[in-house]
Amino acid sequence: MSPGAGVGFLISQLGYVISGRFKDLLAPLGLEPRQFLVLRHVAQAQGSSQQALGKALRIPPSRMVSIVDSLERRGLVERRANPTDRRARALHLTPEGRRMLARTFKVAVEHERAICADLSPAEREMLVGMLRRLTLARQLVPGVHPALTSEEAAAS
Amino acid sequence: MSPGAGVGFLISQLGYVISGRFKDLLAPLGLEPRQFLVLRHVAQAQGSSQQALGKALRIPPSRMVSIVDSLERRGLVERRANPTDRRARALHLTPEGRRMLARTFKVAVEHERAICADLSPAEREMLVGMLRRLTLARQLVPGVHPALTSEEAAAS
DNA sequence: TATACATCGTTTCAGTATGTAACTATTCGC
DNA sequence: GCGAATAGTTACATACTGAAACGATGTATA
Repeated sequence: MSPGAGVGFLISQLGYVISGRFKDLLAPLGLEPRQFLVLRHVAQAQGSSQQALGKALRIPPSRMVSIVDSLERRGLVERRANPTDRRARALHLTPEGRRMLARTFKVAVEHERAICADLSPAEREMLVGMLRRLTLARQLVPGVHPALTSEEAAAS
Repeated sequence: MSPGAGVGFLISQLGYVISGRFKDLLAPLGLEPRQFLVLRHVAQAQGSSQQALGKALRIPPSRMVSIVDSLERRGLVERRANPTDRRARALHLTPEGRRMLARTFKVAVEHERAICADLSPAEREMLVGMLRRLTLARQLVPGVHPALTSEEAAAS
């Protein structure tokens, strides 16, 4: 079989373009994909420490610092004091952060719509089903894009 | 819709892992993905100059130098003199390069087999068909993985 | 033919992104 | 209390990348 025709190559090639396109869609909001990833997880687990978040997302502590820095500078996230541990910072979404997250979801929905524009709803569902079977077989963490996280810790 | 459930995210996530896996499969052969890309295209267009190849693959000239350097050092590719233009180098596959390419194709086939292990042949065909119909798929250069090439020149 | 300009391959360089290893402040186990 | 472990931060060393400069060669033009 000619390379470029297989499922593997197609998915890999498409994935690169799709994530690049999402990055472009996020750019007008002043958000990078990694910032979006962290913002979303802060919303899901308010009050988490930076390293707890970093562990879940496989982002090393030193990188988390600058990501949270940028989110805080933009007023989307707050570093509050943790009442029980003065070393840790409790991360919280600000109202502005919540609004931003809502905007990103709209972007994501539009992105998805554009990608699947040529597919019927039934086809789309079938596609999702097959892709999901492929992901399950590969032990991926749902909702966490490995390109934005660290290579290591895969052995854990 | 929750992020992580969409076609876009699934493909992007899968694509990253799949290309990473291919890189790992290539590693025992002492070949990196970009070297493989160039090697394959040298085979398809023997005698090309470096920049002609670079233009097709969207790899800037300065990068092409080190890629061809490494391929030549390993004895897979030759820089011959171009009889009609002494500036250009005519790239040719060596017999060893040809053997290497055959080995990489075996790797690619095995990779594809592993990916589609859970899919019936009919499903696999349907999957390929749908992937090809995704809107973003239309802008892709067949057989050229954009992650290995330059960002620019997209406007051309 | 002489001259200006374009092209090929190469080298140099500066910007960016990354993880590791120190470092301080704090907490926990004993 | 005292040593070890942990949270966040900073400093640093490394790798990757493309733009730009460069010499050699080719092409067009007068």
